Amino acid sequence: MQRVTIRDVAERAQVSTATVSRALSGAKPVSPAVREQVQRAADELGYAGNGIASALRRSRTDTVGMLVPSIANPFFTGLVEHVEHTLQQAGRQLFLCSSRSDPELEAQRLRSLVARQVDGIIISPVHGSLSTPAVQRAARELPLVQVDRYVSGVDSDWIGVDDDAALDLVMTHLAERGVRSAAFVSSQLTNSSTELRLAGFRRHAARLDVAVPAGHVLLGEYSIEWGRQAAAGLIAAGRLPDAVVCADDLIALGVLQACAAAGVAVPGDVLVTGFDDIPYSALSAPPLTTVHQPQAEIAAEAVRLLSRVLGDEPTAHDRVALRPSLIVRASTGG
Amino acid sequence: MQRVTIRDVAERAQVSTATVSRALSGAKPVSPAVREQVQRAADELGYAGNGIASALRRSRTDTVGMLVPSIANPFFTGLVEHVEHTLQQAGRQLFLCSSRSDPELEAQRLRSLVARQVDGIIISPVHGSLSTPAVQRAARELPLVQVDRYVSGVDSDWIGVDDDAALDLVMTHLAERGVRSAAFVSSQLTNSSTELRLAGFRRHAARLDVAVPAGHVLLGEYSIEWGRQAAAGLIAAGRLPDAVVCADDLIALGVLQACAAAGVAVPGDVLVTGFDDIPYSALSAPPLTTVHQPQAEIAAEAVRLLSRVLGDEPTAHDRVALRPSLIVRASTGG
DNA sequence: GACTCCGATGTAATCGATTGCCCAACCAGG
DNA sequence: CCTGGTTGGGCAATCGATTACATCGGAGTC
Repeated sequence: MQRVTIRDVAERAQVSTATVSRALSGAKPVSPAVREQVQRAADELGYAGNGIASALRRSRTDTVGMLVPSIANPFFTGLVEHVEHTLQQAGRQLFLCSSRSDPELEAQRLRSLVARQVDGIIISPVHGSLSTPAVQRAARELPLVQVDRYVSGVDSDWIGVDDDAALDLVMTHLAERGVRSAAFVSSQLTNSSTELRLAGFRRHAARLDVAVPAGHVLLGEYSIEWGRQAAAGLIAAGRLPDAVVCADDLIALGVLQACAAAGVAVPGDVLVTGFDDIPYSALSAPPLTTVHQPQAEIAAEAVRLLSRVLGDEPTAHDRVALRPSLIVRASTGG
Repeated sequence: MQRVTIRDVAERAQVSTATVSRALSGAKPVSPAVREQVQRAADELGYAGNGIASALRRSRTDTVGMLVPSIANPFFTGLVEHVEHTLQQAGRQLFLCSSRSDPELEAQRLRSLVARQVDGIIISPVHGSLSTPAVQRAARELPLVQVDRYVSGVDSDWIGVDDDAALDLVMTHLAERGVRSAAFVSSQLTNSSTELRLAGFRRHAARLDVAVPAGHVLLGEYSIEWGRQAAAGLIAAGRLPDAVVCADDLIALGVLQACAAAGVAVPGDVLVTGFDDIPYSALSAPPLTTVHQPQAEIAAEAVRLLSRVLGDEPTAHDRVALRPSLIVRASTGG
């Protein structure tokens, strides 16, 4: 099955390949008669064009690469959906990759995106420091925007929420509910979100006079399973604080599950909060109080920042921190 | 910022571009000394290669395209994760696209994948008939495997679960629990899964003497929101059957939420079942009885079928229906 | 010692579309 | 009828890597 090339179309339409190219792309004026003729020939042959050849010549692909730590996490898929939607309106495509929380895989994917000549990259880096070299190298080759998480020491735009402000909202809310002690469950301190959220947790806990007992900062990974284990550990040790603050909703869902399994009442015995406001956080038992991330805005801003760089103008790089909001549900007493 | 080409490397290593290509790809033997030299030159220059040019010449990209109706649905993201993992082990990459349940967008994405010269396509088509032309055209151009859903009239492999067997499991289980009437909530009858599941529902309901009152087959879309609306409708009309059978877990989660909101007890007043066994189905209140789909196997088989076609051998096309299993949880009485 | 054969390397064609450059035709104004 | 300007369209170079074919030197064989 020989693929149809522009040459075949040209032959059938009795014109040169140059004319075919111009007629189909509309880059330069072509007489209506010829355009019609070319169009017909292309249709009859089922000409699809060769994006690879075109990309090589034009050295652009109209494609943006996006690299996220996990596509099993609804927060990221939500972000991806919005980014894709936004790009589509600009006539661009999205090339999505997952680094599966592995810096090495991430580096490989980045190289691959660069080799594939995507026009730009939107990335949420896996690791605060291990990801740096690969991200830096990629950023030197082409426009790159970081979302949600970021690595230090790379000169690029970033867009996400203000983690400190988010933890302020959470802790203030908990303090108002009478919380005097709290635990924090998160992933290993391997990325900016985790660090900033923990820092915010500590800072605002101290400010509001909420105790953080030793051993009450538990670091694992962003997953339901880890939340379950962490909470099970606290419960088994009989050291449950007034509240468990989680660095994302998956962890919080795991915590809720562990509580249910152990007969610990939420919010009766302990309050629980999440972070991200994924769709499932409203469906848990009890529904989860969480920090809402404005995904649509993050996505739109990421694309905007990227296009700004694409349209050259080497402006100074921005760090945009959006204001988060708190969604209060039953897990903190409604 | 001029990108480094193979020519630059060749010049610096004092060899021809042919030798550089061979040294780096290892396609043909190169003396160790020269290989070393080339490698060093490449490293020093930070040579990354141009995948586009390479793809054009070799007319293969080592990339497989995957097109799913939605990346917000955990069932599909689970599938994608497994496919990506499997491909990665074979040294291939995944190019993921979402058709957002829109046949037109789907056709566009398919064209784009073909133009990008992916080596093969794994697709779960949006619509049973509207998707046909585009899928057919793509299947003529390159290897294509359908997963989960399929369109009629296209000559290609398919891999998924046996929907009839699944509904057999569900309905038999419900009948054993004493269910005498049931409703079915699904998406519009626009794809094979929906059709087969509904058909299975009716068939096994009849067989087991479970009544399906008029107006108790509700068709909307695969989303939490639709499940909520559908259930709210049934409740408001005071026509709640013994059980509500849902065509996927998202719908079922919505149904559970509507029941909770209306004070309808599950499984006390009504039993609810889902389909897919997404991670969140275990976390709902109550946890959901659902049909487990063997995602890893589906993914592995899809990749296997695709590679079979890639390695030419134009065998007859397969339709592989895996056996589903039932996960019984509290929503049907534990 | 002459002849093969083979491995390593270079030369140049090639993949398919785009585009700079140039030419021919046509138009309007003088 | 001539000239300057405009426009449609062809020729061929080009993007960067791969690879068929040619070449060359040296090892092995009788």
